[in-house]
Amino acid sequence: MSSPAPPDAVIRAWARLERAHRAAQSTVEARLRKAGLPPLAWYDALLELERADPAGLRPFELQKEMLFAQYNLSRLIDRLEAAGYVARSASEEDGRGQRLTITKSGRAIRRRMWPVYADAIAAAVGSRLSESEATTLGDLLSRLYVRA
Amino acid sequence: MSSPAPPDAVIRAWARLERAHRAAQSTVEARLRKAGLPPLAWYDALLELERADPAGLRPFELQKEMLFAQYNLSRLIDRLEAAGYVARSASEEDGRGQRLTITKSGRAIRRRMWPVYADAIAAAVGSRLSESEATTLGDLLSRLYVRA
DNA sequence: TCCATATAAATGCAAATGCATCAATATGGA
DNA sequence: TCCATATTGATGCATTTGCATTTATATGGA
Repeated sequence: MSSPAPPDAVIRAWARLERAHRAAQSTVEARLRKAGLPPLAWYDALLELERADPAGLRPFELQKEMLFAQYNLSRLIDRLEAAGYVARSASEEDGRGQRLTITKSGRAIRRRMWPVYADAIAAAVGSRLSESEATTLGDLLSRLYVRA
Repeated sequence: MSSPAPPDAVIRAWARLERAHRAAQSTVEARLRKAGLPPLAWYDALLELERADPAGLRPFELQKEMLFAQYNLSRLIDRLEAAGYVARSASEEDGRGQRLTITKSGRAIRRRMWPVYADAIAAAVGSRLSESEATTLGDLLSRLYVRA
């Protein structure tokens, strides 16, 4: 059940995706940490919840949005809740489910993270690509995760 | 010391880099695991060592190649050595250092991983982009980690 | 209605990661 | 030569991740 070997260009793209991600990710995480702020994943989750307001999101929706593993998301929410940034409440449509909403202080911390995060993105990506290159890159990357 | 806000295209590229990487990575890791093979990082390290033969590599060289954190690499090597895939020996040029070489069974496992890995790359990337798109993607990604 | 199966979310336990720090050797002046 | 500083690599400890499984509820037939 083996497909033909992927072309070199494909293998190279994959390998570079790994490296580029590692480099950019570590830049961003390091800057957030140095500023005494929570990690990246917190920002992403909070942003999604803020966008989804006011009804909030079900965990499985957030999970699909973030492409996070279910058990990881479950624990990420634990931490966000413990920090007071997210509120869990029982879902009314589904007895198994919950509904997540961002709290006031969740909004506040997200806002506080943004300048540091934005700077880090600028350093990791903005300073290295033109705007049109960034657009091209984003378009190609999105093809790697939209349903095949 | 805050730069101007990064353009939307840059932010989008960053966000998509995260998601694309998560999607592709989890595809690849899942397939390797399902096949009862070691994780991705083992492959990458073994490949670098195989390419570097016969002198092998110093850990810090491998580290730079893989963009791995020093302590992570140190432990990755522990595991590779424990599995018998890599040999550590004292460096002759530098009393602090080591030299890493791939063993016969390291080569064997890498070879055994390749078909599964290649298939996974094909699924995660190859099936979604043309060859020339993959080239463009790879070129742009490499800009994100070569020394700024 | 009942049951088999699917889906939502949590969790126990093992493994990997991150952070800070350490020990050992190298190096480059004064 | 000596010492301050840098570099190589390992490690203790806390946190996070991954895997497998579990609990609870939903759903769609027979």
